[in-house]
Amino acid sequence: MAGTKRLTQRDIAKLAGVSQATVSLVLNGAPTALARIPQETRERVQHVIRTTGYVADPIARRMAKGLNRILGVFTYEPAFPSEQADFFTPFLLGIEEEAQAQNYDLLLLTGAGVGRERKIFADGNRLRIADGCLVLGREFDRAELRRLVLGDYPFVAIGRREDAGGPVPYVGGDYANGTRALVEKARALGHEKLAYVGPSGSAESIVDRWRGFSEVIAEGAELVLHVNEVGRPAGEALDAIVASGATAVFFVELADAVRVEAAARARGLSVPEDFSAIVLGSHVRAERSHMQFTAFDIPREEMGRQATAMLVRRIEGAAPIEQILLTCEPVEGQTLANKRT
Amino acid sequence: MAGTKRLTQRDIAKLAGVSQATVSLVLNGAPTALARIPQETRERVQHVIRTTGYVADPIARRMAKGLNRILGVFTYEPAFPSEQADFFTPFLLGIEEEAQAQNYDLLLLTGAGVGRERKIFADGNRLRIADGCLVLGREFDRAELRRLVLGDYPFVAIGRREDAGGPVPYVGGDYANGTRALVEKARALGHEKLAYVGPSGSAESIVDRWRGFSEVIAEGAELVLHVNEVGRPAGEALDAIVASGATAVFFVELADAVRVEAAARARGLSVPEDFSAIVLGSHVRAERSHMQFTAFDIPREEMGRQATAMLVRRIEGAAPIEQILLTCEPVEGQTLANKRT
DNA sequence: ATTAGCTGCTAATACGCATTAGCAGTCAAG
DNA sequence: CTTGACTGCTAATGCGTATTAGCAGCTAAT
Repeated sequence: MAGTKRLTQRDIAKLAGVSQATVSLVLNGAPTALARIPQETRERVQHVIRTTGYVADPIARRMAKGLNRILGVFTYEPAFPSEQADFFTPFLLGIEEEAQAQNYDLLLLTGAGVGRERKIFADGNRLRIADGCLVLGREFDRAELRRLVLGDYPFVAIGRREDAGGPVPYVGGDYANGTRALVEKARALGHEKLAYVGPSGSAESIVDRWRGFSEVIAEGAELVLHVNEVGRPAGEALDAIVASGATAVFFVELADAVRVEAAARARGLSVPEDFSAIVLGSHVRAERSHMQFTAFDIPREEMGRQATAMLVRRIEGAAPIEQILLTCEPVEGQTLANKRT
Repeated sequence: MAGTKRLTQRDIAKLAGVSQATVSLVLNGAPTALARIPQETRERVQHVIRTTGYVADPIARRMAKGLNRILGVFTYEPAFPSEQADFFTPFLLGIEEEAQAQNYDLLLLTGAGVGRERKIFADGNRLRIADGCLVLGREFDRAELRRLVLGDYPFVAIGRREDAGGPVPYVGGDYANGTRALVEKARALGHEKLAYVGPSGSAESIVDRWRGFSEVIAEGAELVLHVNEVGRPAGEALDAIVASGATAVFFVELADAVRVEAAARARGLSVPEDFSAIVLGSHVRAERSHMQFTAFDIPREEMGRQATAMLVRRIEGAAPIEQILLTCEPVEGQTLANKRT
């Protein structure tokens, strides 16, 4: 309620019979400065601080010093929508863990207002409260990214990003090689006629998967079908797959794989007996679908951790720009088998 | 990289040929003050602001004004550990939603350092960077809560809290009535010999469930068994239940219910044929267990939303202390049936 | 002609802290 | 006895903004 007004260093100083400056020095003076304050005085000040429960106002601190041990987290989509929770949660887990380890707090930037599209440089630009920020989301705004790159505000993207007026510091998953490894594995099992089901677009995650895939095609495998998206009744896509003679089908989206597999089963076909199905990525609640798809793992937690560590490096040491791609290990699953002979 | 140093109002002022104060007034002066600045000057200033892309430093703003549109979120346990993610996520969802609607950002307080127990008033006390805070967690520290109540820092607890040196503002779930409703429903189905499986303790959530339960007992139902916890092999608990002659068993923890049900099945008994099982609460991934337990719903998202709204009220209007209990609706489930005759 | 009131601004200050320059006192060396 | 070094502190300043008091110039009313 009413209570005492917020304590300041001046109050402490008065109580301890010293000056405000001394209080500040006791709290966080450089060793050289501290050396000049005798034990006895320090203890007196500390004692007052302890008994009053004083804590420095972080805002004023930041004002004076420029840093405040806060990391901003900007998500281009709300971080906790029911549907997306599973997408962001693992990243946040890793981020929180590392932030805590480094003794930083997290500022979740909620974006401006309701309904409106989220923008980093919205009018308030709250970003600067934090010492630096992590940016994540499926869809990046290129113009904003460019502005970030050109500015001097420390940030790290989660997920690989193409240059935008300069190299973008990021920690991403190595989708290209993750994909490549799975496709090669399929070839090793005898699959030569391959189908690819997934959107085309300029998003890096899409491009990378396709690059990994097409590299193997260039080495001799045969792309017999490329479907952009699976329609509502998955029947058409399935028809196309069957007609193409593909023996292994690669899906960018788990949902597509699920639908096609269901359609196949409904038609008396089975995976992987009749064709193999591989998902290019991992999904948190994949276990909910009754089938364990062969896929590659996206190390989301680790991405969060490393991105956070990188950001701290950039804030504290003005480290050079780094770009890290983490290996996406294959996930065995049950949907990739030998080609039927 | 290098780039321009951060712009300040002084820079804008210089460019527009006015004083810093004028810039500030143009940006957010009271209508009465604004009225005294002619259109022409305002436009000149606005123009410079727009072309330079200036944005006010939120930190300095807060320094001067005392508010920063940030809500702190303190969790007594890490918010995103794999095991707990499901506990906190729904709350955070609601919180984020309402925060965004009210145009506040969220500061997730990670607690100090690794391993150490989390404390609100840890030495850094970063809390005050936010205008107010939400406190959540299973286990509250009474001393800290007391200190919060006695202080003048706005906060709202999620989950009902007993007075601690004064009433605690909170938004909680009405576990007492949620429990009561389920117990009465069981009685209506003929169950008179009831068992209660759950910890005893002073935590409000535990107390409330027990209160709701014991109210019905006081009205004539019979408590034939009270188990504090289910041991590793759930057999003993099951033995006790069978021996007690209970026809309906109430569990505080879903995990206990799952184990007992499994043990029962292993022994040829089945739920709800041989005895009914009711869970006093809801669990996010309850759907993962193959059995849908009869339970009550904890409206976690709504709790998050309302707590956030309440906090904003307290920050902006110094509203009086409110205590809200949200109704916990029963969840039908498959584990409560007529008493076997 | 004096006053009152308005317009269009600016100077000055506060916010709470960190930091630097430097003051007054003591003590040892030269 | 002077100088220099060291001790134990403090005064003063800056960080970028919001806000208040008030100044100078003008007009209209008395």
